[in-house]
Order: sequence, then C-alpha cells, then structure tokens
Amino acid sequence: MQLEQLLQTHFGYPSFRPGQKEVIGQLLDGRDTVALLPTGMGKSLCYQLPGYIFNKPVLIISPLLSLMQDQVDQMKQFGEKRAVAINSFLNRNEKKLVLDTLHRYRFIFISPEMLVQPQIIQRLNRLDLALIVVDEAHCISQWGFDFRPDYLKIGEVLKEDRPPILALSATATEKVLEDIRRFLKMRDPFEYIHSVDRPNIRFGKKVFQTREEKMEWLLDHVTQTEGPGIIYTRSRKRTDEIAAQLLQLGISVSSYHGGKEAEDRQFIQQQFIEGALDWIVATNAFGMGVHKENVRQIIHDTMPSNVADYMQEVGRAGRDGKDAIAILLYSEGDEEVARFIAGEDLPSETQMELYEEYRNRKVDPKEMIQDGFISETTFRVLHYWMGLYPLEEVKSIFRKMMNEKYRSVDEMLRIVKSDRCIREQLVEYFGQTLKDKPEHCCEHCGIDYQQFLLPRQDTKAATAPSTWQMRLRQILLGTD
DNA sequence: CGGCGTGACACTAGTGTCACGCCGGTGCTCTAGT
Repeated sequence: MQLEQLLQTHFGYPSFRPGQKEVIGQLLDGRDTVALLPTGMGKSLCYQLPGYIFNKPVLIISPLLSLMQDQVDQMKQFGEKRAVAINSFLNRNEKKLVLDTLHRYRFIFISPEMLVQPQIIQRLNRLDLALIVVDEAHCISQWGFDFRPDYLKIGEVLKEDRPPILALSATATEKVLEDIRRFLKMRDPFEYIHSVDRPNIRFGKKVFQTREEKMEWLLDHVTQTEGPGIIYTRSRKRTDEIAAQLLQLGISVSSYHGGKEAEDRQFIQQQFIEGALDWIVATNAFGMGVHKENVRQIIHDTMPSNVADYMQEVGRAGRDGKDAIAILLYSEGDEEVARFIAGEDLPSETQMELYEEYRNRKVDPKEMIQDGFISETTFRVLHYWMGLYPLEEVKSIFRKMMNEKYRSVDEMLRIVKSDRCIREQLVEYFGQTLKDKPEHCCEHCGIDYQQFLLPRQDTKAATAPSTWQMRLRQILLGTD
C-alpha cells in the first residue's frame, strides 16, 4: 500500500507535510534518521505512523515529565489507549504492572534517567520494538555534558540488534548533530534538515544605556501592545518583579520558573495556552512542550547564554504562521551575568580533586554531597566524567566546556552588537544560508513596528475577577 | 562579574555614604523520615 493511503487510513489526512514522507520512508527501510523539523510541522506523526505500520511498540525518550504526560493524554483523547509513560509518577506496583505487560502497549514514553536503569533497559531490550525515538534530541548536546549526563548514555545501553532510531528536533547546529549521532551511536543516519528560518518572525533589537531605561521601555511596550507574549529574563526573582509591575498596570500576566510548585506551573501554562493569560514572564524553564499557536511576541529582557537557546525561545512565536515579533533588549553588561550563569554550575578543580581523594580513601564520593562540598546536580555530572577518565583529563574536559560556554556567550553577544541583518546571522549560526528575506526582516533591515503590534485592547480589566484570576493571585502573591 | 540589600557610622534628629556579603537556570529519581 502507498504511504498516502496508510496516512489516510490511520489518521484521515490526504497528504503529508514537508519532510514527513521522506523521514517515514527511511524508517520503514530500517535506517536511522535525524529529522530537524520546525515545531508544528507534525513531528509526532513521523513515529506514530511507522508504529501502526509495523504493528509493534514504539519507545519514545522524552526530556520532561509534563511533556510525556501531555502526549499520553493526547493520544488517549484521540482513541489510542495503548500509550503509557514510565516515570516517577508511577508507584512501585503500577511500575511493576506496566513492565510486566510492556508488549501490550503501542507507545511507551520514558525519561533518559529511567531508561538507563539496568532493570528497565533489560526489559526494554527484550521487547520487539518498531522504533526508538529521541524527542527534543538537541537535549543530548544541551544538557548531556553538564546537567543530565544520562542523556549521554542512551546509545550505549541500547542493544546491538536494535530497531532504527529517530532523533527529532527543531534546530541543531552541525556540532549538535555530531553529538546526536555520536551519543545515540547512530549508523550512517539519513538526515532531513528543514531551514531553521521562520519568515513570519521579525527580529527586533533595542539597546539601552541603563537598566532603568530598559525596564521603562518594557513596561511601556507591554501596556501598549497586544499579546499573547513571553518575556524571557535571567533570574527567578526578576520574573516575579517584572510580573508584579505589569500586574499593577492592569496586564493579565504571570511569572513562571523552576522554583514554583509543579502544580502551579502546570496551571499557569494552561491558562496561557487557553488565552486566559496574555503574558508570561519566565526563565528558560518555560517553553518546551508548550503548544500554543498564536504567540505574537517574544521579548528578551536579558540575552540568553547562547544562540541556540535564543533560537529555541524565539521559535515559540507565530506557530500559526501569522506575523510575530521577537525583540531582544540589551543593556551594557548583560553578558556578564550570562557568562557567570553559564560557568557557575560546572564542578571546580577543588571538587574534582576531592572526588579523587574520597575515592582513594575508599570512601563513596557520593558522601561529598552530605558533607556539603557539592550540589547533587554537580555531583552527578562529575561522577559521570570521573567514571570515564582520569582526574587530569576530567580537569581538561571541564576547562574545555567552560571555554566553550564563554565562546557561546560571545557568539550571542556578537549578534547583539553587530549591525548586520539578524536573520542572516541566526541562520548562518546553524550552518545554513538564507535564501530570501521577508519584507519586514529585522531591526537592521527595517521593521515597521506599528504594523505588527496591535494596540492593546483594554477590555479584560473591566470584568470582575474570575476564579482563575483569584487562583493566580494566590500563586503570585502567596495569599489565600 | 555586577546589582542589590543590609547594617554601621557620621553628622546632627532624620538622611547620606560606604563597605560588605549575598545571589544568580535548566530536571530527573529515590529514599529516609515526618
């Protein structure tokens, strides 16, 4: 049967979107595949259809619990009951039940941390899988080295005789692609690479002398233009401060960061998606797995620490294909904080030496955590590398990592400070060349801001606060 | 590295100055003890 017919049978769509057919075709031939497709281009279909065609389970490795949960719920909603997520939400009994009946599921979602556990991977390797999928595969490169080292172990725990791997992401540089191929142990993968350019997003930029001027501009801008929008900033504290100021000006807004309760985070995200909230002020915790089509503005109060993060964050605008704008704000010295944050979490040489010392004294290095010498996260990262290489080499690896991070900040800064076309520079960063420029391209090519920014409609403030607004106030102000 | 809050102190009754210390992002899982 033709692929189109199968698509019609299983999903009721008459034709594929760009890239889907090529990717699925390669997977059906048993070839490892990397697919870089912009968000909203139907990435999940690339593994769902082969799952049905092979009539075997598909394993999907996913970075976030909330993302897995959403995907399972969504599948169930569309009538696919054989979807499950293996993660810490399951209690011991539930986990055992799922593991004992794995073959009955069609789509199995799992985190890298869970995947690499010996008792889990044994079970999974015994299963006759159609496909192994790594969703948001850039996480291997973005998080694997210094944050979630289990991302680097995926390739090595999979058995030799495995089904094809599909790595999915929206953006990746050649370096990230290399990491994906290497750490997933892919074999001569087919690569489908869509242009990273998003023609409907305009790239604005505003440079200020002082912090105060920047803040003033931000408040003015948000009160005068229509959302929905996301404001990205550096620290948790600052998200709360900006949100509080905007709230006072009558904006429907909430802050969002990793320090909030999971329940509150989910609630805030849901309100934003449903349109009950116009603006979110967030750290880089916000965004992955947020499926909202009509985000019109992305504003960076502080620059991210690398171009790849910037592209990911900006890419959350205008998924509906309509006009959207990204505005990057900069005031002198912003890069210093980016630099500090980028390097801060890496283990210090003293910690590395201490690890070695514990090991030589036959003390479990893990006790460094209880002894207050290292955070749990940093320990996990250090433990991974010390398990692979001798001390001196580990030192040099982290020195390289640190330099790499500083260089990434500089690359971002170069774009901020340059007068060249922003779109061109972003696309070049990903090793691609820009073919066409849209009419309204970027700050340097010229943007008519008025044309894209609708004046704010002041209707919502007039209505009495509803339940969700009360709930948000509780979350934001901590009052009942 | 730099911003910001705090507290001590000075010079004169409330405000100004300055030194000092603190803080700064991203997520998973498991377990002991409440």
